Amino acid sequence: MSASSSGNIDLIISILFRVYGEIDWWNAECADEIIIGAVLAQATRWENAERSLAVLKERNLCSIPAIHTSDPETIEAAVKSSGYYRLKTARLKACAACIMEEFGGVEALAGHETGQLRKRFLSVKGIGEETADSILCYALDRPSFVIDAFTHKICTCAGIEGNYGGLKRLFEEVLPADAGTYRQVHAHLVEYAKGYCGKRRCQECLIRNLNV
DNA sequence: GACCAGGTCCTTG
DNA sequence: CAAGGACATGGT
Repeated sequence: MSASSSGNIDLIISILFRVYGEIDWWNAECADEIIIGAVLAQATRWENAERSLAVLKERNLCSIPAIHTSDPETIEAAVKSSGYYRLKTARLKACAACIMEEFGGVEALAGHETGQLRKRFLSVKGIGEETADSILCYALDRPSFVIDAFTHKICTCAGIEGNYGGLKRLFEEVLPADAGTYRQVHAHLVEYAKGYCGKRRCQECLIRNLNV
């Protein structure tokens, strides 16, 4: 996972950028919506999470304070479509409780250091590495690279093995520490994986299939 | 009808 | 630590 992996990653990133250019992804109206979406999207198709977000908005529940003060039953009814709705309601409320009670609101998160926030998010039951990094990178504009199922898939195709921390480190070593860059690269990986990548391991399939 | 989706937690070996 | 089950709805 050292020199040659970094080279592969570098190549993949530059190829994807050439193919897709700048793409805008995960547009949300506010940080709250991204935090909520990050939990709802766990192990679920994005379209299903999106439907729940629409319902939450309709009912004025799409904010961290609203999640915090609403009854579980109210949230559950609104997020059914994203699956695991009881579990996710508990996770949303645990997350909202942490933000509201320990920090005093989403805006107050800005005053804390990225590593400290990550550590605190990870200690909330239901927030794992991917959700924590999604919140940091997408909602709070912090340079914390997100590794998701798509990224794992692409890396496997490219012959790069590694656990969450290993892959995260790899991308962060190769890229400038900039949240916007991390989001762009992550978006490219997802875009490509959605369109092509299968289950089998396929060394250098990226390069061949992208007609470089 | 089977199988999988932008995970995480808990329990076992 | 690695592996396997639980959580649940919606699309192919």
